[in-house]
Amino acid sequence: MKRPTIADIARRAGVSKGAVSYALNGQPGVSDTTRRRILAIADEIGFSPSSAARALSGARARAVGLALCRPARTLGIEPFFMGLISGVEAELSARSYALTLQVVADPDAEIAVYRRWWGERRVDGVLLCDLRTDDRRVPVLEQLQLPAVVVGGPDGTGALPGVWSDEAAALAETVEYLVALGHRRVARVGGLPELQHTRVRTDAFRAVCARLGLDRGDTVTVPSDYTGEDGARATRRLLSAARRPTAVIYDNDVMAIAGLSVAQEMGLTVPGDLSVVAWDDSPLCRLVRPPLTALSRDIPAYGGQAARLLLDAVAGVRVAAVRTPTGHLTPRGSTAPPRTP
Amino acid sequence: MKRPTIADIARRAGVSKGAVSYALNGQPGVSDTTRRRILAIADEIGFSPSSAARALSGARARAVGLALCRPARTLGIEPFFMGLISGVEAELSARSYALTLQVVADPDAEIAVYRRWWGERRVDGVLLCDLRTDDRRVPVLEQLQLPAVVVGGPDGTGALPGVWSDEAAALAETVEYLVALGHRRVARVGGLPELQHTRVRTDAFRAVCARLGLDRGDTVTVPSDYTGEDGARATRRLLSAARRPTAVIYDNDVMAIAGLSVAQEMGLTVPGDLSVVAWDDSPLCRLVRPPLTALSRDIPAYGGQAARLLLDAVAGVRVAAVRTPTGHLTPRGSTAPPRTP
DNA sequence: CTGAAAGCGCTTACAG
DNA sequence: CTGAAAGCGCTTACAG
Repeated sequence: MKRPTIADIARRAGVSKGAVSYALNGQPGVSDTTRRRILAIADEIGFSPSSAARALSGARARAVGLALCRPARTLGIEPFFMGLISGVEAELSARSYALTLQVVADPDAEIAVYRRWWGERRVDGVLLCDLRTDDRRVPVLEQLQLPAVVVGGPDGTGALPGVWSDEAAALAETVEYLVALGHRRVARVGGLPELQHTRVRTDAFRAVCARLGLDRGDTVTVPSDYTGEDGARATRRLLSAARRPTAVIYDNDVMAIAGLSVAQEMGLTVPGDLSVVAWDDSPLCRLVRPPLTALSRDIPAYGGQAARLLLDAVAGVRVAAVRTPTGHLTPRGSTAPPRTP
Repeated sequence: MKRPTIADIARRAGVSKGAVSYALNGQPGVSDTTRRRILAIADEIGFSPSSAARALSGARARAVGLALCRPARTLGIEPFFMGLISGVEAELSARSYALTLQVVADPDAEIAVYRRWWGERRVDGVLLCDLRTDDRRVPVLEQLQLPAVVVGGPDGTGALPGVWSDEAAALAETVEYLVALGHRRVARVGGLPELQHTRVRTDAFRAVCARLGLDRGDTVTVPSDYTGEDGARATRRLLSAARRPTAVIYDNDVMAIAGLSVAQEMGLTVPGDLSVVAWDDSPLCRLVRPPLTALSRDIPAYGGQAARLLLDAVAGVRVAAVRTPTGHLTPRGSTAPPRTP
């Protein structure tokens, strides 16, 4: 099939190509009757403007990029990214923007992708995920002047706007809840230490534990790579210690589920012998027994907010960081007062 | 920053733009020394050809499209799609192709997306997932002559090539294994009935049960929408029946995990009172207790194969359907001989 | 309000 | 082996 162009429409409408372009883009310069006639013809022949031609003549590419730099095995099972993507998508398709996705192996490859996208004019802007401490991607994007929004923040984003939530507050709420239940030995299986939000959570954890008078040796954070195996390993280590924790907070849902299994395997009952908290919440947390107490956020809404901010930045609006609602604790069956042995 | 163009390179190299283009694309028409000089300059100034200009001058857009039409809540938690995407990605980025992703609400929206992509020349081809019975998307893609590869088949793909595996054989292996363990009452929680592969599996299930002499009333398939809730509901119904099954095969991992929880909740032990099999396998299956016996396939490899086939089709190669390795059963702790009450 | 024209940055016949 | 030129399908000043 031959693809229709504005020349086809112009011919059928008996006007110039310029007039068609104005009519299609809602610009002034055509009479209302002409505009309606042109739109009707475009609709009839199923016209969509060539994104290449459009992009080439200085307009936008109408696509934004998302490069994901986590090992594939993590990506596949963590519901977080798919939730984020579906939220981003919903916002983008409403404005008929495309999402260009690329999975990369490491930050250097990711930087190369940004440079390439920029040179190719393939995307109008990018969403930056998994912000790191001293993130080398930030200055590159600033220098390229490629519109970008960080999914995270508010610190460490340089001049880029971030969409963030108060993770320290969410963590404090969690620890306070556990302490109110009577826990004094609370451990944490954290995410990748080089990620900014891991650091925020770890610092907040230390601070709130100190504030509540918990013993520093009883409130450790074990790093992990987010995989179930690593979560299991960390849990085994924690539960084998002489003074084992009575509650563990996991930095993702998959590790929390792995930790639950390990505890049960070691003959501990949840929540009797061990309380378990997952961050973030996901349908998986409701599937296991007992269902997991979790920190819930509306992740698609979070992605939607990021997309909206990015589209504003692309449109040339000066955007500032946006704070989204703080995650809240959803208590389920995996947390209870510790059983005193 | 100003983006470099071939004109910049031509000026610095003292040649015409045409020569630069030939050199960059490995075409004959430039001497080896000139080519090397041009490539060195391109590299030095960090040149990437404008994808828009390239696409406009008749070359490829160097992007393929993937429209996903499952409700967002399912997408988020099933590891299948992320596994598929990471496999597709690996193949695409090796040839510096981009992946354009779009989440759609229903098949009509998906068809509209294909028409738009085609009109926009935004993608060179598409990957069609979740093939349906009498799939209306197939004739549309054929008519548009948009290169397309079906992730599925081999039936129902029309003239489009499919990448498929022998699901009937995999299902037969599973049922034979369960029967060999001594099971006679085997139920199945199937996927969406309108999907082609659900139908293939359901037909194969009926056939192998008949062949092995199992009672038809003892070997039912209950449809589902792939969510954990639906899997739980179906399991509850199956296990409440007078003659309850001693083994259940689930059409995805999430439902299998939900089913496991329901069984345990109802006081049944797995695998003593009930054997559980998941399809496909995923890291989640190894996280729960007992770990789930599952039908394993290399899903990233499957996606990679589909991407390769599509790129061939885009390049104008006449491609035929490709059969990938049949999934194999990975026995774990969730299956055992039935305990006779 | 409308038309003719230049230009975006490539690719690719077509001459030399 | 190399250069000059047309053309892809739009957008957008610039004249009428």
